[in-house]
Amino acid sequence: VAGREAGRDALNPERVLDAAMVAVERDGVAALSMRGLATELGVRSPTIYWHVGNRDELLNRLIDRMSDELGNIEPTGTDPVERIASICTALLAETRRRPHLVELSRGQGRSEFLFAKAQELIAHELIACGLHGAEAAFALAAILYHLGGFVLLEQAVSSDFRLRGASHWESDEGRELGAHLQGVVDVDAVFDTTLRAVLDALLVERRARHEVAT
Amino acid sequence: VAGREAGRDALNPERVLDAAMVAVERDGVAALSMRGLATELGVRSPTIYWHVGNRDELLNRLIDRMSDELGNIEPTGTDPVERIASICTALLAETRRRPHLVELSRGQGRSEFLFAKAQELIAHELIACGLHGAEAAFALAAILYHLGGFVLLEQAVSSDFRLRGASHWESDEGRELGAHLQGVVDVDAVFDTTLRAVLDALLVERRARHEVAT
DNA sequence: ACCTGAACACCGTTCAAGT
DNA sequence: ACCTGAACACCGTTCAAGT
Repeated sequence: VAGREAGRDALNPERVLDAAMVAVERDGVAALSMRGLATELGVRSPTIYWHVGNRDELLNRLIDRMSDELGNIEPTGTDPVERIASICTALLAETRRRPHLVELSRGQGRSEFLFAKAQELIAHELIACGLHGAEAAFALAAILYHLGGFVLLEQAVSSDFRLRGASHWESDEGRELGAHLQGVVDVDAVFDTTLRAVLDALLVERRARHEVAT
Repeated sequence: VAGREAGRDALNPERVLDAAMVAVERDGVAALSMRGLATELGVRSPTIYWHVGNRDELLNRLIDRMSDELGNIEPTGTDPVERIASICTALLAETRRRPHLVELSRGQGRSEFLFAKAQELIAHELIACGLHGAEAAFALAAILYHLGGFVLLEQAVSSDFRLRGASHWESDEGRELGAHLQGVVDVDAVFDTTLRAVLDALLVERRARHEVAT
């Protein structure tokens, strides 16, 4: 039709999403307003509604777009346990690179969405480990809960999060611990240690039991 | 002064907090408005500001009050590992009982606040385990991250959270796993298993190494 | 098909003014 | 000391009307 080539610089959903993405990355999700977005695009707010529905839809489309741009995760290593660990570490790194995607997903009640890709990859490795059915589902849930919890907590606590010693730890031991807590905790080491512990319990120990049995 | 006994049914910060708490428990944090609160108290909105400052202050006071009402956690068991596990399980139960406290704390950037009590108790047990200084601080961080992550994730994912199998899992194994994922995952079992794994790695294995060395 | 003006029903917050 | 009216500067959203 004639409208197809007319107004090649017309606004479209993609350009709205572009602007929304820039705005969110600059000022955060809470500061994104339909009116502000319209102004930024040189248009009145009803126009935004015409193109992307409403704010809720806009945010959901933003999530879809942002997660499309998520780097593809490539498991490394030969041992399945090693490969699962690498998937988790890679996803943690990805989410750190895109804090607004985490914020958006959470706000829209779509947090589980963040882990869809990792879920597939981990499931594949679990099967390679020889897990089946309910046992594999349980292991998958455990790993995803551990990973997801870490991602959310890291974002939830203030960035200058310090574990603070309680003032009424009276003993010498307490004071010593308090002093160490004032220092920076190596969050990556915490993640690695606890992840290994979970994987060990779910996979390695199971494998050892299996070998003894046969 | 004379004002002290006059107007015994006058509004005060406590009554404002009472009403706010009821409103939050009924409709959630997002639905709490200063104007609505005023109406509920038979007063105009500036009055609310006079008593509690502003919305931010109101929410922070709400957090303080709600966490005052948090049940005291009593570690059970004789083994320190058992006692730490009981602390974590108890705190998880408490947070489940007060989802709005979790929501509020998160929204105000005070999530770490939720775990203050547990932190003290766990630190005490860690010292009883013979941990010191940096090692104790690390273990404490690991346990709190695990616990905190679980609490936040549980609240973040939709309540009817199911791990869904990807549609393109082509193998029989994949389809079998997918079928099991459709079922309900026993979240409590996941929590228990992963918690034990973390505690084992941090405490039990260390203890074993210690015994071998001496 | 695409855009606007104008309106509705909300917000948080301030402040001079009342008693 | 406690409360209100009125206002400011925002929201998300809808809808008839324009081109």
